[in-house]
Amino acid sequence: MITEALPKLSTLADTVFGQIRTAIVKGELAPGSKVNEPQLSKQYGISRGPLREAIRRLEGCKLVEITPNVGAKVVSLNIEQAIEIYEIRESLEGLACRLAASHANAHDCLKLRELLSNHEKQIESENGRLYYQKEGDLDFHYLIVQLSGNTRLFNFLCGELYHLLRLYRVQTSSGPSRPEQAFKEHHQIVDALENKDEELAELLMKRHIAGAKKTLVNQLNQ
Amino acid sequence: MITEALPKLSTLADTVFGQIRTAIVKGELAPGSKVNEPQLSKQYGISRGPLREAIRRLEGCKLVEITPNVGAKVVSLNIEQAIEIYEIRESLEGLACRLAASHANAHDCLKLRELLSNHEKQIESENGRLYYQKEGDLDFHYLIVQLSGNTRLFNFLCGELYHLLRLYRVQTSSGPSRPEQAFKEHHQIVDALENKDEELAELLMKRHIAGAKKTLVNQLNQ
DNA sequence: AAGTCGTAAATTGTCAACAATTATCTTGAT
DNA sequence: ATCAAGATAATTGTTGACAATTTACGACTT
Repeated sequence: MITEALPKLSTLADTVFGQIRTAIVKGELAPGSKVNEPQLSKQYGISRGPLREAIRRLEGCKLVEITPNVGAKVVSLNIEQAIEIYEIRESLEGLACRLAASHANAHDCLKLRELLSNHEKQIESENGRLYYQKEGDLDFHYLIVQLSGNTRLFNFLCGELYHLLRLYRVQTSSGPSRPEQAFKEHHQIVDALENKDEELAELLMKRHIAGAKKTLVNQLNQ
Repeated sequence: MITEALPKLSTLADTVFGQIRTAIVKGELAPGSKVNEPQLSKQYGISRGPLREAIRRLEGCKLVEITPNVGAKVVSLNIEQAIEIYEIRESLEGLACRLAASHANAHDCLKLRELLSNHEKQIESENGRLYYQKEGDLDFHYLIVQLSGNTRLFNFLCGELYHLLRLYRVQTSSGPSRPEQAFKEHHQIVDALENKDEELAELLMKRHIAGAKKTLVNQLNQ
């Protein structure tokens, strides 16, 4: 029997990119904190070359901001920036939901219902409440965007914008504000998808996200 | 008199990033062509370190695609991908135009009118026709997005999506298909901005972009 | 005590060399 | 002649060292 050496699937810069990104959205690297190259290169056991490439990828995801000759720091979103993100999200997820309505079949809708019922079960159990409430919400939206069939839209929302939202949630330690209302709206959206009602699907999704945005705006004006 | 050494404004990686990006959207680096590190590092007189960082930034803008152990190549958009981009653009510029309608003042609208009249003059002169027709169109949209006041939206559209559109135009050597119609629609949009009619502004902009998208879709189905 | 200047330390930017992988070319067999 | 396998070249990935810049620290002055 021959034992093959497994081929290296990806590069150091890419793996470390993923690790640091996780650390950021989990809050292990605090928002606003400095990204110290010598420290991180020691921590992950790599040299500064690939590390700097990873940091440049993080910059592309808008998760760090680089100042020449000063270095990178983890982004810290203020409420105005969060509102900007929600404006974009409302627009694009409305689009995604409309496209999803035109493509989704019965099987896709079934998967969405299962997802929602799983989340409801997990919310009923006390301990896992906060965690699943947060991540579950994004799971639903994640799947809708996937059903849109627009790959670039998917990459932007799921590879960039959602990570920023996670970061903001960690920063303000705030979950979705109205979980029971959100579930009702999620089911309404799936109803629209089942009926292939593109206009209604878009409208409901936009209104759904506008609700969360409104909470932020009120927070700002108070 | 003291002659000060001017402080270095930016890093090598950043300047070369901009140079290569320009080369790509101008078509000097052909879509689909390989990005050769030794060659480019010689050409720009820098070492491969900062060059690789620049390439990673280009990856973030979606202008190159990197395959581990193989390298980067300039993206080549097929028509399906172009349609995906136009779907996103329609949605986001609709948003931008609505926001612009709620913020724009008389002075902003005047600037838009001046921009449009300049473009009309330049189109009347035969020789500069194609160039200004192309870039002028984006100039108008650029300014609208700026007036939206949403910085993140601006960065995404003007720092990423528009560059991809330029690339696609170079690739297919196609300008906007209906210049005279486009000008009429541009003026209609400014009318809506002057009246602070958010809904109409959004609708007109979306319809304006949907027109260009339709041309692509027809091209695909033919 | 507060502020400033100058020095030292730390960090970022850049480079060139080496290792690992991939692509190309040559050689040989069918 | 075509294809395969191996050797060779080219390219990518990674590292450590050096240069340039920024930050931190401490002595000195007011």
